[in-house]
Order: sequence, then structure tokens, then C-alpha cells
Amino acid sequence: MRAGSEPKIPRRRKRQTRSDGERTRAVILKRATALATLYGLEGLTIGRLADLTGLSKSGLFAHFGSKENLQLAIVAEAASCAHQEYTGPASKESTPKEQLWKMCEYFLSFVERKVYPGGCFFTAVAREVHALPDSVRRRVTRYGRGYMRRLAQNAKEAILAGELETALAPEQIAFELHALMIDANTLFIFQEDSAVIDRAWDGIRRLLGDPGRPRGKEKH
Amino acid sequence: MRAGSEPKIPRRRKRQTRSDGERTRAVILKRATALATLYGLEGLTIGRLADLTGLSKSGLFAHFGSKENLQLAIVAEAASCAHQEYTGPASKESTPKEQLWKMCEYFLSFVERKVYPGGCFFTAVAREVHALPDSVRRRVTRYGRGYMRRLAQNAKEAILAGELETALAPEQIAFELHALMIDANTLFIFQEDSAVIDRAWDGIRRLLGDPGRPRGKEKH
DNA sequence: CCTACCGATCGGTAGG
DNA sequence: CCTACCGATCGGTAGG
Repeated sequence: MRAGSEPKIPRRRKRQTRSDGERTRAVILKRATALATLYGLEGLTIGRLADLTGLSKSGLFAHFGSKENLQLAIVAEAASCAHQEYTGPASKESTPKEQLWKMCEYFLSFVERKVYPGGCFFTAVAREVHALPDSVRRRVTRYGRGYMRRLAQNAKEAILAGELETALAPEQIAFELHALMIDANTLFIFQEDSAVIDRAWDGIRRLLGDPGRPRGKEKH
Repeated sequence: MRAGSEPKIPRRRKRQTRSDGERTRAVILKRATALATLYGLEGLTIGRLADLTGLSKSGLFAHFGSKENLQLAIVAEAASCAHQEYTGPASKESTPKEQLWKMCEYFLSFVERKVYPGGCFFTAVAREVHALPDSVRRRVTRYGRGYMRRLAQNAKEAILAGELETALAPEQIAFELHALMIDANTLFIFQEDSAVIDRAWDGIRRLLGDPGRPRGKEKH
């Protein structure tokens, strides 16, 4: 993630076509999102991002029009990545309980594989909400609420389907799963303590009542 | 916390004595620490802090000598506040298990009373560790590890003393208590969801095996 | 503790 | 997509 180690976007001799411009934009966004997990949406300046992608500051700026639009595009990219990496694949499971398991498994795998150097994007930028433009703040908090609702909804369906025997309310299960996953994310990234992934699994197994289930290391 | 709503530090006619200077410094530090929980240690600029305290930029700067020293002083102030608010009082309890209860109680009370507008200081600045000077980063991460160790040590002593019957390792109990408290802090501050404090308590009670214990709202 | 400054960088613009 | 700028603000300094 050091500036010098990233390949620059190649200059082309002829005028770029529309699809070239879109490809450039996509490359910028992927790097920007990864970088924002380390330095935040405010700490990621246009100048630094321009250096990192090998464009001039104003050349990069032209792709977005304002820093606020850049931030909104980054949030959208992060949401898309999250859908592709953990929320989406979990939806393909056949039962609510299996979906819940996979939500946890894909999320923790996402963290462990360091898809983003700063771990979960929405956790990383949540701390900045007081400093962000309203539009950006709203989308970040909305995503967080949606994720929590999804966990609770899956837990509720699993209980109703008789798959999950528990004395706890679905919202309680959702909160505790969330706490275990998010704290594992944070401690893994910031204290460089990889044992926390296993500790999170220990708690998840007790919540979902399936202690014999294998950890499941396979990639998806 | 708005700039205009805070009283300025009064100008004095005569040259300030040493104790006046120290009082000014203490006032600056308290406001700076509170502000850092919202905007981070990097987002808190010397200019903004000077406006907020009614000093000139260089007048404020003279108290610390560099931004790094200011950040170190803020971290020390936050650690001192944490000791006074939750870790210290919990140490006065007679048994390890009661200490563990109080660690949770005082921490969640600290969050709920909004002692700092951004909640737990160390959680708030943990996200910035990649952008902070080495000296500052080390002290922040060291504090976090010490807090976790304290939870695990208390859990271990409670188990050895026969106060806490559990199948879990002390480190597992520490991690789960930490996760519940930190996620409650985060959701309380950033999603403005006060139900999470009760959800954290629900999880804590199951971990510490004392479901009949009253919540305990009294201030300390 | 102040005024008056420094070079660097911020987000953003003009014009091509 | 570029060069060449803009005013504002950054951390920090000189000198009192």
C-alpha cells in the first residue's frame, strides 16, 4: 500500500475511449477504498490518492467533481465489495441458520484475508461520522443499520423455522454476533492479534448452538 | 462542544504564575481530549483547538512544543480519566468477580453519561493508529492491551477463587466482555441506539453467571 | 502569552 | 487528462 509499490495507470497515446475512462475510475476507487480503511475518508486526500494512482491531482479530481462525490463513490464501492464478499454469498444458502453461519464465516474470512488493509470498511469509517458531510454520514450509518437488521432477521427466521433453539431474542443474537465479529475485526487489525478470530468463533458457536460444526476454511 | 458555546480562558492583567499556566494547560487538555473522541487525534488541529479555547494558535502551541507532544499529552489525559472513571474504582472492590462486574458497570455508565461526546477515547482513536506518530500509536495500543489483560486477569482470579463457574477460558471471557462493551459503546455513539447498553448487559450477565443481579444505576 | 510570519498541502478552478 | 493557478489552513518558528 506504499505509494511507490503500486503500478501507475498506463498513459495511452490516443484519446481514451469512454470505457477507458471508466476503467481508470474503477481502479482509482478500488485503491481509494482500501486506503480509506487505513486513513479514513477525511485522511484520504486527493493529492495523496493522485500520487498513488500516478495521475495529476486535477486529473483525478475531474473523475469525481468534489471530495464529497469521491467519498460517496468510495462508500458505494465498499458496499458493493461487502455484498460480493460476505452478505451476497450468504444469501445463497438454503436455510436461515445456514445464512447466519455464512454471514459470520465470510465476514471473518474477509477480515483474516486482509481484503482491505484496515479490515471492515464500515467499521473503519464509522469513527469519522461526526466529521463527514451529511450525505456521506447518512449512507455509512444506513449501511450499518441494514447489516444489523439482516442479522436479526436471519436469527428470527431461524428461530421460527425451528432451526435455532435459544432463549434469546433475535435482536440480542444479532447484537452479540455483531459485537464478536466487529471486535475481532478491530483487534485483528489494530492489535495484530490473530487469536481473536478463534475467540470470535468460540462465541458464535455458543450463540448458534452448533459446537461440533467445523470452522470451514474453504474460500468462496 | 461548539466553538462559540465554550467559555474562553480569561486573560489576566498580571504575568501568570506557574500554577496559572498549568491550569490553562489542564483546561486545554480536557477540551482537546473530548474533541479528539469526535474528530480523532489527527482531525483535531492546533488552529481549531486554539479557537475553541480562546488562545492564539502559537500561544496554545507553546504549551506543548509539537503536535506529537500534544497528542501524547491527550493520550495521558485520557488514560488518567479512564483510571478515574472506570478502571480505578473497580480496583477497590473486594473480590475479583465484583471487580469484573464493576469494570463493566463503570465503563458502560461512562459511555451512557457521555463523559466524552465520542464515547471511549481509546476506541475512538484506535482507528487512526496507521496515521499516528510511532510514539503515540504505541501508547494507544499498549493501553488497549493492558485493559484486555486486566479483564482476563480478573476473570482468572474469579475462577480460581471459585466465584465464577464457567467452562470458558479467562481470555475468552475477557474477549467477549470486551466485545460487548466496545460494540455497545460504538453503536450507542454512532447509531444513537441506547438499547444496546441493555443488550450488552444481557450478554455480560450470561458470561458472569449472575442473572439476578440488579443493573445498578448509582453514580460512583 | 501575543503578532507576524514560513513552506507545504488542502479542496477546488481556469483553460486547454 | 494536463499545467498553472486560487484562497484557506496546516504544523511550526522568530521575536518579543
